[in-house]
Amino acid sequence: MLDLRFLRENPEIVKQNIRNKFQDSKLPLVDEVIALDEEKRKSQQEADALRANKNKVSKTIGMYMAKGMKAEAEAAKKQVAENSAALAALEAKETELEEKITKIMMIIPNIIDPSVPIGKDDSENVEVQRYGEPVVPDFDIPYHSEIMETFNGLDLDSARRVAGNGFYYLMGDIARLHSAVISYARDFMIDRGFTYCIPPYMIRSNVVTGVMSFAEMEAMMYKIEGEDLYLIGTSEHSMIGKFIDQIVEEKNLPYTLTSYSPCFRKEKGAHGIEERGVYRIHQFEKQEMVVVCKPEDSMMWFDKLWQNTVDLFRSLDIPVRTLECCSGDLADLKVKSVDVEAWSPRQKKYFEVGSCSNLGDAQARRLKIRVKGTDGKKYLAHTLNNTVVAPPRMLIAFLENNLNADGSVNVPVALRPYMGGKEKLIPKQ
RNA sequence: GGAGAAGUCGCCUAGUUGGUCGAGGGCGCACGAUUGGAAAUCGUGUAACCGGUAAAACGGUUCGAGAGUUCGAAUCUCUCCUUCUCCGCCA
Repeated sequence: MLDLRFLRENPEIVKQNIRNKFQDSKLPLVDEVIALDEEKRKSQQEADALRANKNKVSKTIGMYMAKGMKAEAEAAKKQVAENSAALAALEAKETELEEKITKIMMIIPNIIDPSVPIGKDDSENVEVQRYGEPVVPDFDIPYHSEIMETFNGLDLDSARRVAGNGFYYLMGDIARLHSAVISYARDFMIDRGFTYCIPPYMIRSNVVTGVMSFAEMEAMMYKIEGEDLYLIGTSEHSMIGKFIDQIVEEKNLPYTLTSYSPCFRKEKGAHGIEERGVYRIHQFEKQEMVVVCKPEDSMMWFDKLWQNTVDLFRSLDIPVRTLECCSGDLADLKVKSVDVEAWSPRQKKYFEVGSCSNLGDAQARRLKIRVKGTDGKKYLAHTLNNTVVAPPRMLIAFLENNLNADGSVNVPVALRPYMGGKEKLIPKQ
């Protein structure tokens, strides 16, 4: 969400930004919102004047009553009553205009960083970095669910009976691997100075509407029946929600948090053939990082954040690349974003395992996350978030890249302490 | 889940027969005076948001949130949220 004042003063910048994102149909919204804003300010001024008058006259009524001047008091009451209809009309107009304005402001995209490559869609995303050899071994790599099954590690049939499609039982070594990855990722981030958090897994509706758009909410969030509660789709929801309406002290910045939570998603919409198994599911677990910082520091943190994910995958012997979202593929709220992709030797391509975003002050403006500077001045914080790991999807990359010809799976050194010291997992069948 | 009490400006607190209360006092904080420096003392200032202005002045909104009664609500009514105490129930 942009600052309305900024838009008012820089309509051309906002329009060019819309063009850069290939959303030309939104161009008329800029002038529309400027006109609405002018109208709103005008009616606010009128209404304020009426309210000021009402307040003044009401006070004189008190004085008259105290002195027992009944007739004068009644006359003043009549005077207020005369204005009340006009005031009510203006107030209705004010709220209506305000609603229209916010609705549009929610749709107008955030100004992208100058460094973001211009492009129409994800086909024009730009690779910024690549680590590790994308090896294709000389034996066939089975589909990830089949690899898991050789360890008796996955039971989708029972999951379907118990909860339906999109759920899973992880068993034995695979389940242990899942927990090991999460624990390792947690400690990895703690070692890098992040504060470990376990947030609420359910949040109220006002937090939901604060952290996401209505469309996102419909497509993602599970509602608890009979309660004003939703299951979180990512710990970002409760972690950012933590700061809603807060004024934080500048000396406490930056907040560098790493949170664990299960994530619940409806995943409404079409699923492709590559999304069988545990790639796209209704429930998964995620170690996340969230940063709330000063505006001037957000780009520095952005680079650090995605680098953390790259380093973690590297430490598990998984080749990765970083792909920058071009202007057209960048979500409206984001200033800049990269996807971290892991190598799939089976598909012979990279696939998304994490996404790192700098929201600038857009999220903070929506949620009123402010910083009180050491000079007493207040300003909006910048917010960022990034995936550390999200198994079981992450396990796909892990299993494919550490698989041996004999079906065994190497346990990278870093993970061994979390796997009872095992160097290798041996298939059960 | 049941019963009771309460939620005021960073913190503590005054304010309930509705009327100069957006709000008094204390602490804290900031600045200034005093001091060789500090403590203590004294003085001044100290909520957020919107509009307005070159900047001010000024106007509006907000006393947990929302709605209502009223010319007027921190004060009355309703709903919700939160906290505390007691009981119940659990991990």
